[in-house]
Amino acid sequence: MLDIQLFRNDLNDVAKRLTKRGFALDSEKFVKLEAERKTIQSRTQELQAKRNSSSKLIGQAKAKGEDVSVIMADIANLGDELKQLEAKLESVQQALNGFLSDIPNMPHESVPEGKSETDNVEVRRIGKIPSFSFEVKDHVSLGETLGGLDFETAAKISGARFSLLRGPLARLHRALAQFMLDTHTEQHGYIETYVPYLVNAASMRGTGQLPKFEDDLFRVPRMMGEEGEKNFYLIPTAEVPVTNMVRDEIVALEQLPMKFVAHTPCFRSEAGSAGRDTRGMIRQHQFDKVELVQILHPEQSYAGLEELLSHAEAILNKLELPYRVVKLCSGDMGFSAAMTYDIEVWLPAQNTYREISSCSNFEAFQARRMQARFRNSQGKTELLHTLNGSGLAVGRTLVAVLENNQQPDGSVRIPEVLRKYMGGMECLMR
RNA sequence: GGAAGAGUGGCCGAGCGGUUUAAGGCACUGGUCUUGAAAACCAGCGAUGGGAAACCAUCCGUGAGUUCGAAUCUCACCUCUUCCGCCA
Repeated sequence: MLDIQLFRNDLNDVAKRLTKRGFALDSEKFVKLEAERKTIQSRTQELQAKRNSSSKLIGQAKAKGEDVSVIMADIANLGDELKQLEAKLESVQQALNGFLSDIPNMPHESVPEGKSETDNVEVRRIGKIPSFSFEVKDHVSLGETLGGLDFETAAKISGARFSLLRGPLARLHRALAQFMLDTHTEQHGYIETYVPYLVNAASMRGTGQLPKFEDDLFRVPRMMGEEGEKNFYLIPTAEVPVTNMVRDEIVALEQLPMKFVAHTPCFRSEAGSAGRDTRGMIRQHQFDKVELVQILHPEQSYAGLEELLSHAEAILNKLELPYRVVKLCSGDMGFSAAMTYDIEVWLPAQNTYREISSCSNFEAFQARRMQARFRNSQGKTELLHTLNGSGLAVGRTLVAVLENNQQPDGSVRIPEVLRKYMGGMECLMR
C-alpha cells in the first residue's frame, strides 16, 4: 500500500509515476472519496467530542447530587445521528482503503520504463554457455533416460502440473535445497526458519497477494465459526510467512537488519497460464524454493537488494551454472515491488535463459500493509523496508543442473559442491 | 474434543460503570550530582487518524450489544496457559 499522504499532497505526481508501470489511477474517485471522508470524519468527531464532554458533566453533576435532566435532554438525539455517521465513516474508510489496496507500488526512479519483458534491461551475463557435440536433451528426456522423473504417476495422483521424483533424482532435489540453506546460513548470515505453509488472509494482505490476486492462490476452507476468517491459504512463496513475522511489530533499531532464509514448498494455481510451459517441471502447482528475506532500515534497503542479489548469484556460481541478471522494466514488475532483478539461468534445451530467481525491494509498501515498524534514533516509529528473493527455486535449479551437465550417453555430471550431499556420487546414470 | 483460567502501552502490571486525562514499575531520553561511570534525585516518555497550530477523535485480544457514559456489564468469536481425552 502506498502512503495516503502522497495522494493528498501531489495526486498528479502519483498518477504520473503509476502510469509508468501501466496503471491508470482513477484520480477523480480518490478526490471524491477523500472529500467525503473529510466531511463525515470532522462531523463525527465533533459529535463524539460533544457526547464525551456532556457525559462527563453528567458524571460530575450526579456526584454532587444535582439534576441532570437538562443535559440529558440536550443530547437526547445525539446517539442516533452519531451511530449513523460512524457507520458511514466506516464504509467510506473501507472504500478508501480498498481503493488504495488495489494500487501497485511506484517504481524506483532508476527502473527502466517499459511495457513488457522485452523492455527489461540486461545487467550482466556470468558463466560460459556450454557447447555440446551432440544433440541436447531437455530435462524430461534426461529424466526418462535416468529414471526417477515421473509425470504420469504425478498426474494420476494429483493432476497436471505436478511432478514426482524417485531415487537419486529425489535426492539431488533434496541436496540442492540443503546446499542452498547451508550456503546462506553459513556464508551469508541468514537465520534459518521453519514456517507455516498455511496462512491466514491477514498475512496474504500483508505481503500484497490479497485482495487482488486471490485467483493465483489455493484456498483451504476452514469449517469454523459463523463469522470471521474462515480460510487458510497455501503459501505461494515463503515470502508470505517469513515477512509477516514482523507484522504488527515495532522492532528495536538494534535488531536491524533481519535476515531470514526458509526452504518451503510453494503452491500456485497458475490461473491464466494454461498452455504455458506445459512440458516438464518448469511451471508447477507445487514446487520447492529457498527464499531469502531481509527486513531493513529504509536507508539500507537498496544496498540490501544488491547484497541479496549477490547471495542468490553465489548459488549459481557455485553450481557452475551460466546465468544473466536482468533489471525488470516498470511494466513487468510485480504488484508490490519498487525494483526487481530477475536472475535467469541458461537452459540448453530451450536455448535461452529462464527465470530462476526474482529479487525485489518493496520499500515500505508491504510494511505499511503489515504495520511493520521500528523505533528510529529519535524514538519515533517508522515503517521498515522489506526485501526478498529466491535463492533459488529448487525445481528449476534441478532442471538447470540436469540440462547443463548432461553427457553424450545421457548421464549427468553432479556439480562439485553437491557431491557431499549425494554421498560422494559424481555422476547420475541409469 | 471436554473442563477451568487468562488476554491492558516497547515490557511487567493495577484498574471491574462517571477526576482513567489508563495508576505504579521496568526500559528509554534529557538534566542535577561525579574526574568518568554507576547509584540516587528531578523531568520527559504509547499508537493511529485529522488539523498550519492550539487541539480533537479513536485504540485496553476481535466483533456485536446495553448505557447519557464501557478497559470495566452482556453475547459471540480468536489466541494463549493448565488439566483430561485422542494423536504423528
